Amino acid sequence: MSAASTLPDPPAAEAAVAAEPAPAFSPLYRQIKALLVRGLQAGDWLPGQAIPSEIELAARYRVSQGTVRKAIDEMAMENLLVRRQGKGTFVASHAEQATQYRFLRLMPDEGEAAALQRRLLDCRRMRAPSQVARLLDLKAGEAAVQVRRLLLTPDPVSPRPVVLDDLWLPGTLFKGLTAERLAAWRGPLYRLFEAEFSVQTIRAEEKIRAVAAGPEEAALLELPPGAPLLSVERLTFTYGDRPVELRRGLYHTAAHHYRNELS
Amino acid sequence: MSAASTLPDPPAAEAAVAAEPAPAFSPLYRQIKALLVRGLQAGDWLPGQAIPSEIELAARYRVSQGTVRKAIDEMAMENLLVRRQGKGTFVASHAEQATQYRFLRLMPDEGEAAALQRRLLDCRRMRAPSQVARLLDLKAGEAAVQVRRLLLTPDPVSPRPVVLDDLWLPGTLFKGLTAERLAAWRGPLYRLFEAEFSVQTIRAEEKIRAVAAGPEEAALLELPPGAPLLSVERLTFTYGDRPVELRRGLYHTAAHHYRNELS
DNA sequence: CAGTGGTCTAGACCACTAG
DNA sequence: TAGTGGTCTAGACCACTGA
Repeated sequence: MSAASTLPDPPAAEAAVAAEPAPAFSPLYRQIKALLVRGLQAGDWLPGQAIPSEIELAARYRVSQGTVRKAIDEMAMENLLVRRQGKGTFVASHAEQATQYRFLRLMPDEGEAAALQRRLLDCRRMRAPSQVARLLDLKAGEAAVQVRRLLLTPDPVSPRPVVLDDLWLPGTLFKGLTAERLAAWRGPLYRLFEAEFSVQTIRAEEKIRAVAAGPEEAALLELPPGAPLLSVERLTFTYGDRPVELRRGLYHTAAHHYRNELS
Repeated sequence: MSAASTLPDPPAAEAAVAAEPAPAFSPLYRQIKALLVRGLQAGDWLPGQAIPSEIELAARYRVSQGTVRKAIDEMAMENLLVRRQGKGTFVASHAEQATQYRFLRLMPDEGEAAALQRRLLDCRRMRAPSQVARLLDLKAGEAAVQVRRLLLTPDPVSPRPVVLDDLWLPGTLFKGLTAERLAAWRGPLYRLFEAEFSVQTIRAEEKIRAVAAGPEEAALLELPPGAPLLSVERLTFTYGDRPVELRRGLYHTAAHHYRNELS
């Protein structure tokens, strides 16, 4: 099969996926990749489940195993799939016990990263403010869920607040989300998203700045007003670069820091 | 050739590179990669120069082109090499005009990222303080170079300071670095490192927090004391994970933010 | 045009997992 | 032992660059 030929099985697959100005030439393995991504979006295989073996995919798409392998390699690198030698290739999941934090990069200055306590402060449905609607790709006035919560150091005697999170979620995606359900949930929020609402988080963009604590924020974080806080505004995306969460965290960084790796 | 066999050409190559607890089985392409990394460290090919073609490397190491390819693929992914179809594979360089900023993630809230003005405040040689020495892997009391400088918005009428940088550099690596030489340099510091001192920066680790501006810092940044600032402590590494720079930046984030991508 | 990296194939064998 | 992903090979052809 020539490299420039398109796949016979599902027609017009390439055109449907292409969006950039000039792909012009799409290698076979990228077409395979696009098909697999569509399968993930469509829910053909759920998080934690195995996708078909390389050999089977090769037969299904009428390409060599090496071509399928290259498609899967790229997806594994993007954390969409996880390869396990001898077992198979699995849809990446963050609903497992191992994954404690998905995107939180906060580390204690001393010692190991310990799990933080969660305290729900608020959860209400409302119409999305215009700025929130714009970032979450909602229509003006569409429903949204607002959540406010605290993360605290696990000290059993006097837990100290470290993070104040404000979240905005699209109402249509998170239909049955109520304060009761949230309060009952034990575990990371992103695990709730995946397990209860089938919302898989793929990547996120953050804008970080230093701000002075306002009176309300200071009270909640048990700090004097004006104390310097790390403001982390995060936009989280699912398959196809669709935004599914807007979160603004205020981090108290006296005994913690935000860790980042650059290359 | 079996996958478990070692390379014939430079003997004991694998053992010399291995450092982790139990590699136990090193695929051929990783051995090739290790050899190439050693070549980079040794300066066999300088930044911007081309390394030998895949075919030549395959012949030299007596492996197939595909095996060399996989080694180079990994190194390209780690930004050690850059592939250019039709031309060759080149040692990654940050001394080119295109690369404006190496690790600075600061973006203006509105508009495009414009080049910032640089203003040198201080540059002196001294014995490294113990904490600096520890982070830079220096012996106690070893020579170090301290640099302090400002970055300012390019506004020609009234440039406003945005970043206050404090750097510590190992004295042995930066032998001829003086205030005069620094003041005369036009361009990013990391480009100076590479062009004048053959120090290639590969990756960096950052610890980020929010702090209140001290009196001296506030004056330099033209802010009221106590203003919230982003403190970015950066350790920069060269080949072989050797630290070559400790930098503490204070960012004024009223009209700028630190941009980060998570996945 | 020759030389480079990029894609694709077919087949062999190795390493790992689980029944 | 069968089935999975992981490595390696040899060879063909494509896409891009520059002389």
